[in-house]
Amino acid sequence: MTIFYVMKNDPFMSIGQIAKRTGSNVSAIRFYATENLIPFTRSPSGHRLFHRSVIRRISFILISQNLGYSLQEIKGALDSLPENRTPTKADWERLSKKFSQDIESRIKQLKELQSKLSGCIGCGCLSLKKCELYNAGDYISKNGSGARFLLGDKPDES
Amino acid sequence: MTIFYVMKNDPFMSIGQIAKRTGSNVSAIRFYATENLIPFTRSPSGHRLFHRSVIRRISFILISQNLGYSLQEIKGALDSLPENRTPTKADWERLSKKFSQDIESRIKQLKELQSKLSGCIGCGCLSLKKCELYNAGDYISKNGSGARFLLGDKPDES
DNA sequence: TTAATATCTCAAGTTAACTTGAGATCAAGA
DNA sequence: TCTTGATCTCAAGTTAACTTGAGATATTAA
Repeated sequence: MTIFYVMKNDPFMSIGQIAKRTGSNVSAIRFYATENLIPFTRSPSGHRLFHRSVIRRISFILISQNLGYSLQEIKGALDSLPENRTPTKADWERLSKKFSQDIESRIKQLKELQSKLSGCIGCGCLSLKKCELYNAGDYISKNGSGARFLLGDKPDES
Repeated sequence: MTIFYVMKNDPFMSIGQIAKRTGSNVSAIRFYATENLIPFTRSPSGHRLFHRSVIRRISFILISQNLGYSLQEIKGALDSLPENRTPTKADWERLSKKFSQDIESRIKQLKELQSKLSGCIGCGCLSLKKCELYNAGDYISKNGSGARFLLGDKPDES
């Protein structure tokens, strides 16, 4: 009588189903689960059971990863979303504040690089000496641990 | 008589100087050099000598890494820039085309995420069922090898 | 019922991008 | 000259984010 956890329309899914729905490997889902990025319970026989809402959680993980966030950062963000109560405004503000600032500065950086690039294409750019991209200046990139000082060289005989 | 490669105003710099100017570790510069991301010659005694233009090359590397490109991709881009002649318009177009498209789609993704986020903060968002970010749909993220299908779940009892 | 899938655990392997360490040589300042 | 401090090579270690493999149990389809 396993109908208790296998009944139709119940919200629990197997690890394989979750994997298929998110386009991930089973091993990756297992990894996220053991790293406490996604909640799960167990069937009587020991198989993992996931609520379908973890699909969205995984989506959030994959999107954020694609934007360059580490699993630790993502876990931090997800942790601020309560599993057992609906999120409050404060929950969301906490989740989004850091992300929002980050996103803004990323967009800014990308736009700068973009305009340097298109300027380059348009200008016919026959010399590195004059190239805007190559000579792009005043950059400080943060990279996890501490700032790096870039493009400190003067544009002359390159 | 080492004046030949140590003379004042000559454009060659030691690995330590390059490291300092780019804010990187000596070991990282050595790594880039052995991976052929930056050109160098040797002093008679075997020490690496870098032209100051590699500072800009390294800047390009660090910026691109910050945007999520791998060293292999970056090497591909840098390889299209000739070391011994000034780049032609075609060189630049090759270099920038892929980057440019990439950047555009990244900006687009970030803007979407951004608007979802700010919508969330503004809306008071007391339920996951109504949350725009949590329910953000129709995403396909590319991740190196193959597409992933995201957020395929319907927003109901999460 | 039986064969094929799917899961499980636990340990070890993988790739990228470096870093660290050992042991040796080189260069620069007092 | 002597002694730090910079470099060198080569091998091995490190972290993140998974993947792979072995050996065992569960579930499903025919």
